[in-house]
Amino acid sequence: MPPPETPLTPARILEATEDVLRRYGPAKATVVDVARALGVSHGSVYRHFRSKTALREAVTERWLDQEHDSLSRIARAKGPAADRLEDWLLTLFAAKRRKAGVDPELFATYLELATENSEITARHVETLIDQLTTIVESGIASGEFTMRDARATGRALWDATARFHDPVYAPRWSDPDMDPAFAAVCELLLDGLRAR
Amino acid sequence: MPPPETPLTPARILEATEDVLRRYGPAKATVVDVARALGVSHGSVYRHFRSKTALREAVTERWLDQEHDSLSRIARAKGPAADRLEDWLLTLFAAKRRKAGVDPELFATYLELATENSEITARHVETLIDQLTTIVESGIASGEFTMRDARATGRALWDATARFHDPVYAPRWSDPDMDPAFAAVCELLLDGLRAR
DNA sequence: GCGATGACAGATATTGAAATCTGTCATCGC
DNA sequence: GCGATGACAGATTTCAATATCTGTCATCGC
Repeated sequence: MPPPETPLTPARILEATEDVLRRYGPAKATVVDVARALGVSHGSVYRHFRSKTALREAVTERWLDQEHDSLSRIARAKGPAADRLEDWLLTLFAAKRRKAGVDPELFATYLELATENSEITARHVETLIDQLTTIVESGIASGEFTMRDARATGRALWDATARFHDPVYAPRWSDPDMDPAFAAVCELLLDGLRAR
Repeated sequence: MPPPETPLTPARILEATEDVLRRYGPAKATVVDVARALGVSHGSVYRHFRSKTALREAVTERWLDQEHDSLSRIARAKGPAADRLEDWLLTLFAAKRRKAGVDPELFATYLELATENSEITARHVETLIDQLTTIVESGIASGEFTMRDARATGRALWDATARFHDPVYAPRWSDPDMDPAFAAVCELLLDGLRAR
C-alpha cells in the first residue's frame, strides 16, 4: 500500500474507477476496490463522491462525452448539408463500431453503465440530436432542404438510424451486410430530405 | 389430478405451456410444471417434444406467427404502394404497441423467448421484410417508385423503423411523443421512396 | 403392442448462513 | 484545523449444501 504520491482528486478517483471497471466489470467493481487501487480508505472516496451511484454517473458522462467533439466539428463545418449529414452519420457509426469491436467487454461495461444512468444518456442523445438539427438547419438556410421543423427532422434522422448507433445492436455491427444496410438507409433518408 | 379427458396432443401441450409461461414467467416455467398442469408425467411431454428447448421454440413460433396474416393482407392489397406501406407500418406498430401495453409482463416473457430462439426470430423478420419488399415491388410495377433493388429497399425500411417495431424499444412505446416521432420517420422514408 | 410412467444420473436452481459492501461518523495524526 | 481513517449498522453478495429439473429408459397396464 504505497502512500498517496499525489493529493486525492476527483480526476484520480475517476481514473482508478475506470481501471477497476475494466478489470472486474460493472457488476463486481466496488468502491472498496477503487480505494484499494488508490491506496486509500474507502471513506476517502466518499469525501469526493456522494455515493457509488454518483461515481458511476461521473464515469458514464466522461465516456459518453468522448464522441461529442469530432462530431460537433463535422456538424459545424462548411459544405453541402447532405454531405455533412452523411459524413456525420458515418463518423458516428464508425466510432461506435470501433469501440465495440476493439474491446467488446469494455464496451459492454459502459453500455451497462449508460443503461443504469438513463438521465445522463438521455442528455447525451439530446446533444447529438442538436448536432443533427444544426446540420438540417444549415441545409434549410442554404436552400438544400425545405422542411419546416428542423428539430423534428433531426430527431427523425436519429430514430431512423438507431440500428447503426444504438449499442443494443452492437453484436450485429460486425455482420458483413452492415455496410450495405447502412448505405441503403442513409441514401433513402437523404433522398427524403432533398425531396422536400 | 384429473385423468386426461382428451388424448395428449402437441396442441394441448403448447396451450398448457403458454399457461405455465404466463403464470410463472420464462425463467421459472419447467417441463414438470407443464406436465403437472396437464395431469401427466413429464416423460409424456417428452414423447411429443424432443426437449424443453423444442417446446419453447414451438411456443415462440406460434406467438410470432400471429402477426403475419393481417399484415400480409395489407401487403397484397390494391391501391397506391405508398399508402399501403404507411398502412402496413402503422398496423405493425399498433399491433406491437397493443401487445406490449395490454400485458407488459407477458410481452416480456415472449421477448425473452424470442431472444433465446434467434433462428426462429430471424426467419420471422425475413418474412416481414418479404412483405415490405412485396409492397415496394408493386410500387415499382405501378411506376410510383423507381429503385433497382426492391429487397434492399425493403430491408432499409425495416432497419429505419426499428425504433417502432423492435421489442427492445417497447418500454418507450408509451411515450407521448412516439406518434409524432413515428409520423416524422414515416414521412421522411416515403418522401425518399418517391424521390427515386 | 403401445402410450404412459416414474426411477435415475447429471445438470441447474434455490436457499440460508457467512462474508463483503455501502455509506456514516466519531476519532486520529499532521 | 482538516483531510484521512476505520469501526460500525444495515443492505447486498457469495458460496456450498440441498432440492429440483432435464432427458433417458426399463417397465407397467390396458
